Amino acid sequence: MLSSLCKHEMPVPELSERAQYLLKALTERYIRDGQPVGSRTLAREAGLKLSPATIRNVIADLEELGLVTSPHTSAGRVPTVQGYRLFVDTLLSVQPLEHALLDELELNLGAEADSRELVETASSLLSDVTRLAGLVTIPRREHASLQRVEFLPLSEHKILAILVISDTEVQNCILNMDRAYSAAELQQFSTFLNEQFAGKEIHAVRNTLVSELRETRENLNRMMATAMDMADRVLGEAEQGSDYVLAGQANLMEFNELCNVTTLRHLFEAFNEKRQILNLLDQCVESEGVQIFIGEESGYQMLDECSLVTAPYTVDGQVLGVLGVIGPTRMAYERVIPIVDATARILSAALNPHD
Amino acid sequence: MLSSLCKHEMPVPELSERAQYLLKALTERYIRDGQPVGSRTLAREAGLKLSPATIRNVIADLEELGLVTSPHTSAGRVPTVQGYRLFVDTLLSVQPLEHALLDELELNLGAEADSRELVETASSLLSDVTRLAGLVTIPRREHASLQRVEFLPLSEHKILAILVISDTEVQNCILNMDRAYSAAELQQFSTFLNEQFAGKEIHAVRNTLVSELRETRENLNRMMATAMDMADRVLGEAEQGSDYVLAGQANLMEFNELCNVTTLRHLFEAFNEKRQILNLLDQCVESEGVQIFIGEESGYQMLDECSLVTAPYTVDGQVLGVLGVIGPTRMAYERVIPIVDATARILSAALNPHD
DNA sequence: CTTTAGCACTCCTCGCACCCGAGTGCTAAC
DNA sequence: GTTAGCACTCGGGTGCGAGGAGTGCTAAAG
Repeated sequence: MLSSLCKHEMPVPELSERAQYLLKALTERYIRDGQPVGSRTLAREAGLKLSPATIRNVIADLEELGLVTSPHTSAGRVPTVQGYRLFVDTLLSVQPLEHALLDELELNLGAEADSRELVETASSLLSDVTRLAGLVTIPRREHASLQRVEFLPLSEHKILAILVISDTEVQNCILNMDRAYSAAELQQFSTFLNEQFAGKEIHAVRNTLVSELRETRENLNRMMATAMDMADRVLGEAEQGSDYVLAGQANLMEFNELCNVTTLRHLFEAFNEKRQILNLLDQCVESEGVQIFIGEESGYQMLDECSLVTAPYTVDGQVLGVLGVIGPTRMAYERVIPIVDATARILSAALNPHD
Repeated sequence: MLSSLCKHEMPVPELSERAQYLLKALTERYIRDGQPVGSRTLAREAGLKLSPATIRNVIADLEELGLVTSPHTSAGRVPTVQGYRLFVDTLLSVQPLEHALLDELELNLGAEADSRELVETASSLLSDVTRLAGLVTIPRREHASLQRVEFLPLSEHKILAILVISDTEVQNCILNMDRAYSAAELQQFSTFLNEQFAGKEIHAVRNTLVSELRETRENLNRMMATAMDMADRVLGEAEQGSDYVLAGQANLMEFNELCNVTTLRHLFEAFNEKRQILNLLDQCVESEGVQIFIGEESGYQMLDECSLVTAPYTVDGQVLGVLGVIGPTRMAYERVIPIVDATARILSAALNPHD
């Protein structure tokens, strides 16, 4: 399940049992109440029978290694990005999800709705349950397979193309043509295309079309050529439909560290400027299992103080998209991770054709 | 153009020429730099050759009338909601739009895109140009007329219904049926419906269907009954499609008075919780011309420190939806109003069928 | 009667000094 | 290796005072 948590490998320095334990305690404490945690607190917190002074020595080592840092001379310590990484990768003990929560997720994602709706529901659910901002990419059509194509005449030079991708997903687009086509002609086109390509992957269909068109245009009769040309345009539109859904941004404002208005501003600008976040999400598509980006690791400074926890969701083993949450670095990973994981699996199940 | 600015009538007390002028100057000044403005400043600002003392007397009257208020004893004055209202209704001199801006709007809303896209572009444009949050309701279909209907079989019990509303707008939905239908049957249904209802308003079609079904069910043959039933379900879906698009929320954070994180929080929660804002927008639909809600006037306390400037956009005289911006009460009305007005008109033009 | 000047008063803002507490690092003793 | 003790640092809160902006009132001037 957490197969790829350790993506950002680094020479993990050998840490004593104790040091690890203290880092874990420190991080958990910091996640809990957001205050830099000092040696005295830590001594009390961790069940260890050690004096603050001893703790200080260990913590000093951790600081040396860049795992924790203090905001100013006489404050407690706070995990650094590396600290979080280590914490998440090796120290974290994820809680199993309560049944109640699982049931809620399954209930809400159980209804037969179209896939777009399901995906949006998933985003809202994530945001509700985690109190962070939930986000989900909309299924990419590249890997979906084409069930059939239909063309309807709209007006003189406009044709409505309908792409049936699955029982629950349909897409249409309007084509502006250079001449008028009769209903009969259009019927021929779609019959032809359906015979040739029904059931194939959209991406493959498109490639075939392009190459066939280029290579053997002269060998095709006029009708086929037109049909393919039209299909090509439809598929082109269909492919660039990748986008994402975001819910519950307001939750982000509950966190002190994001209360800085300029930080929030950058964040919301990033949301409006979808490209950047999409890029990030794209990176998560390949890997399976939960992925975590901590702070600057994302490579986008606008997400500096945020972490991203994502998991891909699939149909028939094909990754359709990614879902997850975005929140302050200091989020309750042990809780968020299983939630994201479960949601991804339940959404996958809901999207799988079963009737 | 500004036909309905004076919606919130109130017994406007007779104000001397001078008092009006000073209220205008004060409001403009306050809008410019957000600081309470004092008598000295006002004396300099307003070209009048009056001493601060005189100004103070006049301002004291304005305060008496509830048009301005001072945040604390020895600060300058700030317009109240009533003050803004008066300002907007009777004192404001709207700037004509520069040609460059008009051109930009027309250029961006000129492309042939489908209506949904146009509407989203309008929202982004508004937000870009005004540096406020732009928002636009998605065209309501109730008043749109139906060009035709098509049904396609998807699988055993699923049918794809396609609603052609105009050359540029198509909507589809998937119907789960209780038995299988052949392509031929579906063809019959759509032919029947198209003959009966093509060109009628969706709303009207639906009403007709419902009443005919109820009254004369026994007189209809089975085929027609089924066809009507199906159409009813499609139209029902089509009608509830009202929603809105929002762009540029990040802009809101540029304003000091909204930097209060809790205020922002309420605002963003309102955006997520679409209903409230939709209600507000609905109120704007009936009236023609630019509408302005100032602060608490909206009736939603979450918009307390915000104003809403909206204008409906139309096709063939039918109001399709509303567009506008939301921003702090202290916004540059004289600039925003013509922009919203122009955008509404340009969007209307772009949506009007012309080919 | 309107306008103005003068003046006392209020209240916000800012800088300053201050102290307190939390926490550290170091050293020396256990 | 662990602990106690101690000096030191720094941030945050508090209290005080000066400065400034602005008001309201009154009385005199136009």
